[in-house]
Amino acid sequence: MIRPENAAEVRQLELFATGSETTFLSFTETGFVQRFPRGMVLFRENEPADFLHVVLGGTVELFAGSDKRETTLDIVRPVGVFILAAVLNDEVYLQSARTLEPSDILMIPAEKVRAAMDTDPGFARAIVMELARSYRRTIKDLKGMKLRTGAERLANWLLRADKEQGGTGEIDIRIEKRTLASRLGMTPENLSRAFSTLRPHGIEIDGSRVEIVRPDALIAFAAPDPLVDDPEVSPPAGRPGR
Amino acid sequence: MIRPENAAEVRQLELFATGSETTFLSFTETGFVQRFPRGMVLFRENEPADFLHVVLGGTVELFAGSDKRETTLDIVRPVGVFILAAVLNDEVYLQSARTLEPSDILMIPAEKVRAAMDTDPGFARAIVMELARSYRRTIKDLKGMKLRTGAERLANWLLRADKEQGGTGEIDIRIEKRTLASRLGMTPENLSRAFSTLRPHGIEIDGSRVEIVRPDALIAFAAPDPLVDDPEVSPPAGRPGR
DNA sequence: GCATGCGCTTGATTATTATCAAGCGTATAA
DNA sequence: TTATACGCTTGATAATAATCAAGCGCATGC
Repeated sequence: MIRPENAAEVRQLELFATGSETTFLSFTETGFVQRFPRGMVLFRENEPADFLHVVLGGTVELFAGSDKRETTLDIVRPVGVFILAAVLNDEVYLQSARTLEPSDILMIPAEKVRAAMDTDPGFARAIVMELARSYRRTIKDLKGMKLRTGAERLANWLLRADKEQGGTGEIDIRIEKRTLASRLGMTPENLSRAFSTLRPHGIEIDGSRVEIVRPDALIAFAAPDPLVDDPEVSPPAGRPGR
Repeated sequence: MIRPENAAEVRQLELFATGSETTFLSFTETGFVQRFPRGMVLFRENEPADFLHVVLGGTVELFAGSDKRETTLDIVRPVGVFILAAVLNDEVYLQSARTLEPSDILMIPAEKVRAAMDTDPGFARAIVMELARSYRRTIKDLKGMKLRTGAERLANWLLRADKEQGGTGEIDIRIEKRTLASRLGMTPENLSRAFSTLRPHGIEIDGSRVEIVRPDALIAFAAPDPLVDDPEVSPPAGRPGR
């Protein structure tokens, strides 16, 4: 059901790398890739979790809340899995998902994932690692929300984005600013003001491009903390020695 | 190493119920129960996660941050497991832990947990479920923080506490108010004011006791949302049909 | 008893964030 | 081109939360 070039790519994903060939086959045979236009809602919170989703191309926003109040919980880019937890314990989604640009999404039936977890120890182990990572990422987000102001969250987001984009000091905000605002837990108006706040702390803004002109100043303001800001890394192949 | 009456109790814990006898033996033989006085710090964030912790008696607070800014991330009561995720991928703790009253803590060496996960599929499955639950709980917390005001979080906390304590409308706040404030993401001063705010919405406060005198009024103010406020339940024994 | 400490509350002030309202600039379509 | 829409920004104001300061009440210990 899924194309060979996609299959190879998905197989690289850590979640699928250590499972058996049988497991992977059950996914490629029953899963399917679908291309969605920008702005399409893939599912809504409170719906039963019928599929595990994998972003092969494009960008997906996970959000939650009613019309009145809505917040972005995560932005998922290739190659990334989302809503694994809801799939595993056969629950409803806690988050809604929409595409931020045209996106290719691999959808794997939830029951196949649950079955594979029970029959394939290698896959079960990969699931544990992926879940532990997601959990720790969310704890970090929660710490950031509870311990920092909006401008501080933005400053640390910029430092992180710079690292992800090569550390050149030239950052391209690849999502709409209002989405970034929601991701950081503030209104679009306040994001604008937060950027202004950061100007004296070593950044220059031009539309969707941000330049870190004095990294030391920005770092001093942001006071990054590895236990909040460092990305959750995949565990090393072997056990790290201590 | 651990006393028989404790062993039986721990075996009941869902995390340990479906594992093999061998797995459980490896835990009871190498794990140990220790009694800590009130206010004792069990570990600090950024330390390597050497033990999986189980609260057998007492209360444990998970918190994070520096001296200047600190926040409570969770309160764990018997019988509850904590910091499973850090143990699994052999990482440092993202949270610190301290006892809020004299507490009995079972500590299981991290390497035993990781070894059991690799050899015991039943235990691996239980770990997956426990992790998925923790993750979804944290997502709910994050949604609450981003979407609600302090008074709303308090109102929903009261509704939840009432349910947990039998639904009599008589709630006993079993922790210090300043800890509750931190758990809800506000200062102690603001918690006091949040209680005052709720008085016209159907509650009466007397020290550490809160009475919900007009449940409908409190519910109207709180606007509880199952996708934020309902506790994460253990999945039913079989697969829920749909 | 009396003093002390400490958690809690309340008031005053400040900081932070949201809301409401306008206007600017760019992209898109007629 | 012109009109329109929309994202973004800025200003003014309001809501929410934190900080600083004082005092109250209760427990503990002398």
